[in-house]
Amino acid sequence: MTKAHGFHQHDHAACISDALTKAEAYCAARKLQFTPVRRRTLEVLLAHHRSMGAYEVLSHLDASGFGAQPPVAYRALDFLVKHGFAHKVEAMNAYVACSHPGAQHVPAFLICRQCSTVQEAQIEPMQNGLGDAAQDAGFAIERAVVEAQGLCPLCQQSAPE
Amino acid sequence: MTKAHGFHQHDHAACISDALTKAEAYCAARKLQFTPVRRRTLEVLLAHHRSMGAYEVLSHLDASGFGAQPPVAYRALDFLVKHGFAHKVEAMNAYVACSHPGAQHVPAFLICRQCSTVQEAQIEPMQNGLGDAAQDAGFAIERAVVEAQGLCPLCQQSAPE
DNA sequence: ATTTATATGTAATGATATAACATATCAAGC
DNA sequence: GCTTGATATGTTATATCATTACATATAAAT
Ligand SMILES: [Zn+2]
Ligand SMILES: [Zn+2]
Ligand SMILES: [Zn+2]
Ligand SMILES: [Zn+2]
Repeated sequence: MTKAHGFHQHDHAACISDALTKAEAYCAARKLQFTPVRRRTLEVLLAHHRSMGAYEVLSHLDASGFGAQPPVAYRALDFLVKHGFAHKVEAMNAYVACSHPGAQHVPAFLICRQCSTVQEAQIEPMQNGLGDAAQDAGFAIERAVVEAQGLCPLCQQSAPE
Repeated sequence: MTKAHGFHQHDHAACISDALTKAEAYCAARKLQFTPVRRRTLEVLLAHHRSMGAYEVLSHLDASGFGAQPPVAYRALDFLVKHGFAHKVEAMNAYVACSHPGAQHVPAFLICRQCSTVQEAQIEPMQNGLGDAAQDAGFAIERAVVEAQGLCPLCQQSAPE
C-alpha cells in the first residue's frame, strides 16, 4: 500500500517500520529511553506523514491509554525533536517525523498552504547564505530553520489563484 | 545617539525617521492607508529595534490611546508584514521592523538565544538551496522563512556553554 | 537496599491568535 | 453634499498553543 510522502507516493508501512527501527537502534546505542509514550508519539507522526499540532498528537496518545494532558505530548515531542526523529515546523507550530533519520542535516520544509502537506527537502548545510551572513556578524549558529510556504504540485492544479 | 541595530551600533533616530518616511511614501504611491495605529505600530517596532511579541506591541498601542484588545495589534502587524515593513520571526512568534524596507528580499534572521536580539541578514533569494529542492518537487514558493538560532558575538563572551 | 536521576500523570495557568459582530471612517459615484 | 460600498477600528468572546508546578512512578547507579 502506498501513501503520500511529501508530494510523492511510497511504501508507507516499510517507511514506518524503518524509522522506528532506526530510532530504536539510535536510542539503544546512546542509552536513551525509547519509552512506550515516545515510541507511540513517533508512530503517530509517521503514520500520518504530515505535520500535526501537539494537541492532535495528544488526542492519539490519550486514545492509546497515555495521559491526556498537554505535557504528555510536549515532552514526548521535545524528546523526538531533540534527538532528530522529528522536527518542529515553526511556521505552523506543528511537528513532523524526520524524513532522513540518522543523517546529520539542516531540515528544510516545503509547506503547502492549501493542503498543509509538508515535504522535507535536502539542502546543503551552510550553503544557504546564512553561513556567510553569520560569519560576517560573528554569530555562532546552533540551529537553522528553513521553511518555504507555497503551493504543492497537486494544489497548483486545483487552486485558482 | 546610537543604539544597537542587530549586533551593531547606529544612528537610531535617523533610522526610525527614514523607515517611517519610506513607509509613508510606499503607501502613498499605492493608495494604502498608513493610518495612525499602523504608523504607531511601526514606530514601536522601530523604536525597540528588537523582536516583540504581539501583546507587548499591544500594550504600547493601548498606552498610546488605541484599542487594548489583541486584534488591534494583530491587524496592524499583519498590515506591516504584508507590505514588507516588518517581518514575523516564526521561531519566536514575534515581530520585528524590516531592516531593508523597500528592497525586495527574502528575510533571514540571526536570533540570539541568550539576549533575544535579532539581526536581519541579507541573503541571496533562491540561493538558499530551497529553490532547487522546490524546482525538483514542482513546488511553487510564495514565501520563505530562514532563521538561525545561536549566540551573538556579545553573548559568546558571557555565555559559559 | 538505598540513593539519585529520569520519566510520567495531572491540575492549573500562561501565552499566542482568531472569530464574530458592531461602529466608524474613507473613497467613489451620483 | 448625499448615498453607497469598501476598508478600518473597537470590543467581546473564544480558540489554539505551551509551560509551571508538583505528586507519583520507574529506571540507573552505588
Ligand atoms: Zn529531518
Ligand atoms: Zn498541496
Ligand atoms: Zn526585511
Ligand atoms: Zn546576544
